[in-house]
Amino acid sequence: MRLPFEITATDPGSRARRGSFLTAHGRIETPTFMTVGTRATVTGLDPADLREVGAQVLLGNTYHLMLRPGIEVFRRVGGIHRFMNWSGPVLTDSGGYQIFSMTGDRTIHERGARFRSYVDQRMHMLSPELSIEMQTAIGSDIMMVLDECIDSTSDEATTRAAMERTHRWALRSLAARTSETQALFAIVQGGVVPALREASAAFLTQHPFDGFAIGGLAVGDARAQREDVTALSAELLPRDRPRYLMGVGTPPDLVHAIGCGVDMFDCVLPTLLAWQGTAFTSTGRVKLTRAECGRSDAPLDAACACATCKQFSRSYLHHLFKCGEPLGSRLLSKHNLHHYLALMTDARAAIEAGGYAAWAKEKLAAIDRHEHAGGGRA
RNA sequence: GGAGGGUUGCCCGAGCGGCCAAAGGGAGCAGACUGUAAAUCUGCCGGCACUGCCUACGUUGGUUCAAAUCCAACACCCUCCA
Repeated sequence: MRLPFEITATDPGSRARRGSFLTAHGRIETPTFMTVGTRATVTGLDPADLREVGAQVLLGNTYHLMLRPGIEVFRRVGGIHRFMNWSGPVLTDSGGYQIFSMTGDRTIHERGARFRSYVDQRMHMLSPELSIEMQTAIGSDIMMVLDECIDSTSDEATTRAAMERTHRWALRSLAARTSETQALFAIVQGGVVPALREASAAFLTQHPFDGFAIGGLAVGDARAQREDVTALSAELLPRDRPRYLMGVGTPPDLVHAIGCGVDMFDCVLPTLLAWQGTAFTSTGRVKLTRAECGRSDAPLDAACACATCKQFSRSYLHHLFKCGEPLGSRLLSKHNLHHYLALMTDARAAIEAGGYAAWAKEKLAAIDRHEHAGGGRA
């Protein structure tokens, strides 16, 4: 179709296909070959339309055009719930953690994070606005603001700068939000410096976020530091909105954080460890790949009610891992998730019964006993 | 019957006179993993009385100061020709 405006690439991508965008004017094809990150001069286009094509202002009338095949897939299928046939809640992360963990060819600017994709080797720019646009298209129930996550051992000046940038990005995320049905959570940063955590919570809670996350933990900090920061941050966040501890953690981490008032968690640990053959049990971690498990006809965890524990022996699980059979990882993942969910169920019951503090104390003591008895960390 | 190629540590596989207890994989043993670049990563991996010695590169013998490496015979395997 005829373009209502002109796009002239100033550095067209050599290996790119012809750009295609969905705009207020329908689908358009760009006249030149462009790839993600191609800078182009756009004339005759209203700023409102620019947002539609996912372009971002660089300087004057030069724009950063984004090809967004992923976003278009979600728009076409009508969101993640329909896509994966899941009616339960879905939370999407912003990509802030990936910026932190994928340290390769990456630079962080005020505008966003510029990084090279390990998938197609192309440079991408992830801004707060683009992250919100993508999460909106995905259709998650809870969206997270793009934040700058840094190592807990960073010096105070670096920690403060990342926190302040996180605040600016949080406001931009709020402004970029278009969905009224999807919640948006802000993320408290500030490393392990109490004064910074206080400043971060004070700043973010002045704005209309639906919930607040505590970010930047379990990234180099010791358990005691993590517990102190969690307690302090949770205390400073409004009780009438969800408090979410991001990326944490181990069972003892969760038991402690719940006591601090934290409502939500997410963590790779149960599935990541399961993937590598480590199970969480009522008597500590068990590494199924160990030779001794190959000689045990006992269930993984006699005290566990999950399907894996009810049906299979440790020696069978050991065998699956030694053979490289993916079923082993699946069975262990289901078990570990069951273990975590059971822990949450017990915690909820203790809270409802009004005896959480006593329950948590006993739980942590039991975990400690198992560690000392050689049962492995919990 | 003739011609050629091969036999290396648990397995595969480099090495082709000294720097070789022998590269690299795999297996085995152990460890790590906290908003998932993760069926990933790290360490150990002949024995011992361990800055050294012993046993090892199909078998036996030989050449050499020195052999997994060169020579001979033997055993087994493979390919091609009859």
